[in-house]
Amino acid sequence: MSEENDRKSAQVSGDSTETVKLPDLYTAMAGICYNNSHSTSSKSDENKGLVDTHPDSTVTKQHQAIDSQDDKKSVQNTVVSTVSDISDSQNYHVPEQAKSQPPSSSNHPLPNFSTWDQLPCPSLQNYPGSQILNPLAAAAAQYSEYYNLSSRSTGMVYEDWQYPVYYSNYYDNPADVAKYCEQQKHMDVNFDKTKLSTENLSQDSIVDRSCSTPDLVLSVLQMENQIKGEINGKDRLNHWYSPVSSPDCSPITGIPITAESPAPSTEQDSGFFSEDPVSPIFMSHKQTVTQLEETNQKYYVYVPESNEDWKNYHHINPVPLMCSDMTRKMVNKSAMLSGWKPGPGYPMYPPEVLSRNPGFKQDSDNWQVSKYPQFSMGKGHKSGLKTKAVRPTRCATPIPSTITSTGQVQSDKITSSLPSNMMEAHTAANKISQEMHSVQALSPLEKSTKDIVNGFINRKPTLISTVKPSLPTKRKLEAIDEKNVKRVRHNEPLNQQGISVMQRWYEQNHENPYPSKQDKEDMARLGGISVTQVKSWFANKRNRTNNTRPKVHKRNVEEKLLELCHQLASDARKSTLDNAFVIQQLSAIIDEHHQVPH
DNA sequence: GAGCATGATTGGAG
DNA sequence: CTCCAATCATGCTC
Repeated sequence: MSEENDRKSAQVSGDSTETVKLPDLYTAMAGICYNNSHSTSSKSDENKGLVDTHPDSTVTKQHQAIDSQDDKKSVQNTVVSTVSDISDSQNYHVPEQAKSQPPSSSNHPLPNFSTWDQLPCPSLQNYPGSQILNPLAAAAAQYSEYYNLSSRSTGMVYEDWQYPVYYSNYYDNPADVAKYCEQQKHMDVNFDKTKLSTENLSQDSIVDRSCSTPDLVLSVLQMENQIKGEINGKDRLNHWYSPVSSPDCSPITGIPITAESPAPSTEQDSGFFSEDPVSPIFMSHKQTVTQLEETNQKYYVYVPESNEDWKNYHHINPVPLMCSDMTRKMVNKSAMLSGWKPGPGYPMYPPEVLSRNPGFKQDSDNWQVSKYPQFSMGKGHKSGLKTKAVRPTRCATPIPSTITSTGQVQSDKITSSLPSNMMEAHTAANKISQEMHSVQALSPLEKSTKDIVNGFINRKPTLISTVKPSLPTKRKLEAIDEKNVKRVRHNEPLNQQGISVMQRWYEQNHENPYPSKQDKEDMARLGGISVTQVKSWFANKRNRTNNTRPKVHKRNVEEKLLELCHQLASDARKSTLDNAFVIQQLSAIIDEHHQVPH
C-alpha cells in the first residue's frame, strides 16, 4: 500500500486502537455498533476462534447481563473487529474455525438473537460509555462513487433508482405489488410487471409481513451479485450504495450523535442516496410530533419504547436497498457464518428491474461528475419523463397538511409534483403512520438515548425530496422573496470530520495549500462534504490566513524590500554598497513580482 | 447590537 | 475551469 493510501487508511480508521463491535448482521446493517470505552478487557479463549482479537476488545457486564437473558436463544456469531479491519475487506478476516466453533453464549458480548424479533430494542439498552458508531460509514467512505453519485443529484433522478426503495417501502404484499404494476402500466412507462414477481409471496403475507429488513437487504445483496456480472473488472463499482451520510456517525471521528450532528441528509448529499444510518433505531410505532420553531414544520420522530416496538421496526423502516460492495462483503460474511439465509416472503427483483440507467459508462475508470451528467434517459423510460426523487422515508417526514410556513410551500411543491402513484404512496404512508401510531411524548428513556433522540428531533429538517434546492442566482433576489419564504441558511457549519480532514491537509501542505482535484475529492469523501465545500473552505482558508499566491508573493516582496532596506541602512554606515547594486536588487525583486501570476 | 468566525456566493482574471 | 478578493449570510459571544 502506498504511503498515501496508508494515510488515507489511517484517516478512515481514525484511532487505530479504537474497537468497534459488530454485534451481528442485523445491527450492522442498521448502522449501529457499540464502542464501549468503559468496559473491561475480558475475552475468553472460547471467543478467540471467532473474533478478530484485539487488545481493546471488550465485554461489559451489562452486555453479559443482556446476553444471559438471551442465552436460550439461538446463537449468532459475533464479529469483533477494528475499524480498519472493517474498512478493508482484505483485512476483514474471520478465522476459519469460527464456522465450527460457536461462541460461548455466556461470554457473548452483545445480545444473542437469531431473528430480528429477538433483537432487543436498542434504545432501551444502556451501554455505559458506548457510542453509536457506524462501521459502514468508514467502509463506504472509501468508495468515491458513493459520494459522486450523491453529489451529482442535480434535481433529476432516474426512475430506476426509485423503484427499489419505493417498492420496498410501500408495496410489500401481493396486493400492493399488483396495484403498483397497474399504476405503472397506466403510466405507460414500458413497465413489465412480470419483472416484479410475486410468486415468492405467500398469500397470507398481506397480514404477515414476515420479511424483515435484513431479509430485504440480503435479497438485494443476492441481486447485487447477479448484477455484478455486468460489471466485471470494476472493483470500485457498486450498484448499491451504503446508506451512509452522516459523517459524525462514523468511527472516523468517534463523535457520537448529538444535537449538533448534521442532518443525515443535507442539500449537499441528497437524501435519496444517503439514507440516515442511525435514525432507524429511533423508528418504531411510537411517535412524537415536534414543532420545529425555525421552520414551523412538524415532524414525526419514531422512538421505539419497547421491544415490541423494535420488533415492528421493519414494518416502517425504509432502509434503502443500497449498500456498498464492502457492506455486501461484510454482510455476506456475517450471514455465511451465522448460517442465515434470506427468509421467504419477499420478492426477488430481477436485475433488469433495478439496474443502473443505461447511460452509465462502464468503460471508464474515472467516473466523475463532470464526465457523466445526471442520469440520462435510457430504454424502458418514456423520453422526457423524469421524476424528482422522493425520499420515501417516514423518519422525519414532513406532514404537508400541518405546515403553514416556508416548509409547507416547499413540501407541497414537492409532493404535488410527484407522479400520482408516488403521491398516493406518500399520502398513504403518512395516513398509515398516523393511524397506526398515537401521538405521545417521549417516555423516560435513558438519558443518553433521549439526548440523541432530541438531537434528531432538533436537527435540521430533511426534505422529502432529494432535489437540491435551486438557489437564486442573485442573493438580492433572495432577499426580495424573503417576505414569504424564510431563508434557509446557506452556511451550515461543516461537520467536524470534514474540517479536521481539511485542516490536517492544510497544515501538511501549508507551503502549497492547493489540493489537486483528486485531493479535493478524497477530502470530500473522507469528510463527508462536497467537493465544492472543500474548494470553498480552502479558498477561505488561504485568503484568511493570507496564504494565497498573491498575498504570499506580496509578503515575500515586502520582506525582501524590507531586508534590502535594512541592508542599505546597515551598509550605508559602511559605505560598501553602490547604487548599481541597489538597482540590481530592486530590479530582481520587481522582475520576480511580475513573473508570479495573480 | 457590535464584533467575530465561518461558510457560501459573486464577479473578475487568467 | 481554478483562483482570488470582496461580500453576503448566519450564528455565536460578549
